[in-house]
Amino acid sequence: MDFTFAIDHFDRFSTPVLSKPKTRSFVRSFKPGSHLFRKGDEAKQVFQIVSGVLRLTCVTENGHRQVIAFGFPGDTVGFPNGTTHNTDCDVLKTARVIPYRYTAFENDVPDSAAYQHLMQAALREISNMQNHFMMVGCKTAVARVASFLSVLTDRLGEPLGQYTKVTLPMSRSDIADFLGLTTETVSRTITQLCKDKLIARENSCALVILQPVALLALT
Amino acid sequence: MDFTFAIDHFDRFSTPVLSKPKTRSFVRSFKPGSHLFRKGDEAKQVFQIVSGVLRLTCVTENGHRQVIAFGFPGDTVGFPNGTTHNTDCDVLKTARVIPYRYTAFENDVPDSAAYQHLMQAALREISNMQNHFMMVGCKTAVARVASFLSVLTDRLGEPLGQYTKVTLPMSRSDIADFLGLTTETVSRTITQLCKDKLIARENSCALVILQPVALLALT
DNA sequence: CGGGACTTTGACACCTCTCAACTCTCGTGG
DNA sequence: CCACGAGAGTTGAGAGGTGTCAAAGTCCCG
Repeated sequence: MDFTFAIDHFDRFSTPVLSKPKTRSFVRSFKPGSHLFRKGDEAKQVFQIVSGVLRLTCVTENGHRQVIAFGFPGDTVGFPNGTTHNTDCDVLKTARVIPYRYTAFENDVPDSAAYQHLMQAALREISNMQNHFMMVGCKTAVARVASFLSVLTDRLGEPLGQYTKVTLPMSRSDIADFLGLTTETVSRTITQLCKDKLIARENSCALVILQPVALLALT
Repeated sequence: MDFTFAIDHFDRFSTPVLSKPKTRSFVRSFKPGSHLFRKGDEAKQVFQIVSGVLRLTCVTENGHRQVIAFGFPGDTVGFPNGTTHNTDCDVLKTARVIPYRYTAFENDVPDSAAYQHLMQAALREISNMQNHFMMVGCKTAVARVASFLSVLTDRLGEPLGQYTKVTLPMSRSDIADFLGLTTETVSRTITQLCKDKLIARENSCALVILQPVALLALT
């Protein structure tokens, strides 16, 4: 009944977020479309994202898909529910990740730094999800999309002149399933934001944030 | 920029979930309406809920309130974002909780069991939140309310003859802010479920689940 | 050039939000 | 003991927003 999943220590110790190991032996690369793990898989490791974008999804028996989270550089994904993963995790944009393996609890002294690292990653994950709730808690589509774009601006924004450019690594369908909307509504909302001059469309996946504060104010 | 919040060890060690300490000195009791912590408070401890119900809320600057989670017996709440809490936590139903205090990192050997306990609580929290996403990801009000009631049946249900009775510890407004709906829609939806004979109303806060499987199927 | 997947746009029905009135419960005070 | 008022919950009517279905447009790649 009470699962006894034990998190003992990392394989590697004291690896600060975004550090670059001298050797690349511990960094694995995944191409778009590939899976890091699937729902039901035994949870053996978590992944710290160095670069790229991941997607965590959950599908119910009746076919409804929910995008639980996107994984951006700096995030750590793969925290299990008990001994198995309860989401699928696949790659949207070629990702380099550092896997940290769980090992069975063996009564040896664990490494504090590794624990802290793992715990902090879990706390960040919780914090991200709370942020996600604030998005889907918004009752209008513009508010949800606006707050989503605001987050993406912070996480993926690249300077472009005086503005910030965001290249969306995910499809409209992904955004819709993340925000609890339909693809049509997401598309219409983005069009509306363009008409209002809050953002501009370079192409379907490249947006320029013209008025970040006004965008955030819609939330 | 990068917060260095350190979680070192619990004050108390090896307290399994739902264990009953010989002395009650470590169990604190909170009355309805009181706060365990508020947004912005320094995060010094997490709380394992022995009995009662808690509510975690987040209010934006524009006045919109989001209920992030409800805390039921067995849950642990209070995981911080960095060094401070990013939600308010108050009591809906008289709660007995076991506080676990964080202490600053001091290079001494941490207790593995305590770490595991804390980490497992965090993983449970993540799992609960993923569950929450499946609810609010539902596009119709009936689906959201139905899945919400299903969860409550599991967590708070009491047998009543051949059926299960659920006494809602939270207001309609809380449910609405949890599911991203309005109080009116929640009320109407519950009325609809009653008409469909899936549930029955004993009074405004006591429901009887007549057809749990049919209820879950609406999700 | 052509096919396929994704995105955008349009029209319409339905659902949910908004505003409002009413009911119910409960505690207070006459 | 009853009247009253406050707060929460329920119900109703109407407007607006979002889902659904359909079609056209765009982009990429063979």
